[in-house]
Amino acid sequence: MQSFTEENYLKIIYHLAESSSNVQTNAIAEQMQTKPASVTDMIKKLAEKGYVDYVKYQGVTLTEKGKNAAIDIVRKHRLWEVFLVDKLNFKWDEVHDVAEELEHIKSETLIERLDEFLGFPKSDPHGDPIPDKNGRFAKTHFTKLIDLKVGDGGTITGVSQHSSAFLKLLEKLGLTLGKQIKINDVTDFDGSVEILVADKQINISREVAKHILISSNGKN
Amino acid sequence: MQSFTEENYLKIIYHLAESSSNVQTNAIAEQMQTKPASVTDMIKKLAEKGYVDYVKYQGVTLTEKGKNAAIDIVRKHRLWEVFLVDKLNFKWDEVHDVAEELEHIKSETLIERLDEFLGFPKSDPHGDPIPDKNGRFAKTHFTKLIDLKVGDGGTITGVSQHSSAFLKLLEKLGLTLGKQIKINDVTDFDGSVEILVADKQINISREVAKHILISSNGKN
DNA sequence: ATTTTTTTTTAGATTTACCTAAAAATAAAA
DNA sequence: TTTTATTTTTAGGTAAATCTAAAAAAAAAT
Ligand SMILES: [Mn+2]
Ligand SMILES: [Mn+2]
Ligand SMILES: [Mn+2]
Ligand SMILES: [Mn+2]
Repeated sequence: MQSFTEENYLKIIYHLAESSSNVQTNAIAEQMQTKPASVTDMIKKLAEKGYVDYVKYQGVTLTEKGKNAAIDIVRKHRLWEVFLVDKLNFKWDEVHDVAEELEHIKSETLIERLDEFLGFPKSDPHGDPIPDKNGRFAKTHFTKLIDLKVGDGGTITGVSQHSSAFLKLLEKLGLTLGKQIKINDVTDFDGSVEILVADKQINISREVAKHILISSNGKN
Repeated sequence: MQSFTEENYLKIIYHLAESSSNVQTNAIAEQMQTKPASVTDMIKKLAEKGYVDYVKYQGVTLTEKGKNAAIDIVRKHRLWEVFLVDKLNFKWDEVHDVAEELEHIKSETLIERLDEFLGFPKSDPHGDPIPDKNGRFAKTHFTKLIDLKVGDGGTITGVSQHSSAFLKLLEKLGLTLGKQIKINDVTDFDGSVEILVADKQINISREVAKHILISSNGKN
């Protein structure tokens, strides 16, 4: 059984590994809001316990054991987020910090019952997939809104930024999960995107467009 | 804000204070499953922070601040227990350990929403009262079953022992909350009690009878 | 191929919550 | 009122997770 802190490290390493197979000390430090020296200490411990493979100065990769442990925490995190939104009427921008604590509650039974209570949801309030009890989940490959061409359309199915500020903005713009959108134009000058959503035309910055994930239903 | 450990100490001191105004170091150590020396350390810290009044060798009493903090944790513990039983179909003997962890999740909003979601319950699965958001709750004064006389009757409204073994036994005997009982006889030899419950006559030991709380509806 | 910059690791401390063993205070028994 | 037993505290130490400052390695720039 892992400590709170170990679990947080594992989860962060898992997420970082999605973009770079070898996860760097500094990257972990930044995510954990701690110092690289502390990360080195913890990395050694995780390697000791068989959660990561570690070569000095070369960063870490999760072992099978480490990956399973990480996925288990991700599963808990996302299930709790669904609970907070579906049952306790939290907004999608309010759930992260609380789920960050709830994910560490240690009870197999609890999480299986919760899963059942929620109706075995497949994705969390941000569109991220929820691993099943065996750690399996569909690898979703969405397109970033920014990568669509003029005329393309699709459904908003995820976000790649979970900050409250960003999520609140999307809420205000009506860019929530499930909404249909269509690219009307891309502004030459600043690369901002004109999109059509719910029959209204709005303009969003490149920065925003980068973090909206679309399940594309092809060109039009 | 208090640490996990501080919260557990406060809660235990609060419960111990129900039977003896001055709570002893050894008593705390026993409940916390730790050593008296460790308790002395923690007591000093809690006194430092203003949660307890402490006189060397004389044990501790909770300050107003300490009492409020303790009641807040009790509230969370009991609300989570209700959630586990009412929503996730846990048995009353399965909830304690999980609630012991859940009670430390820090979010005012979470607990208010949970309270609402559960319909503002007044008591937990063991009959213990749930403080409202201001820390107020009805002081319940039940009679121990063991103190009833032959012919007396009443409703089971609580237990003063939360061990899984005890609760499972009650479940098996059909002695669950809300059940009507009546004292038919007290055995001279061993003090065991003959009671009538759901039209069946059963015999329970003194030890069991001591921990069942009855809201007496008077003599027969 | 050097120099400079960035990344990572070590060395040495600190804090929190523990522990054991021994001393001190209090309470109970003789 | 001594003596004995119990309770509580001190003294000194450990393990986990952190920190700062400085050294070492690797990567990038010149
Ligand atoms: Mn976390
Ligand atoms: Mn999420
Ligand atoms: Mn607890
Ligand atoms: Mn309870």
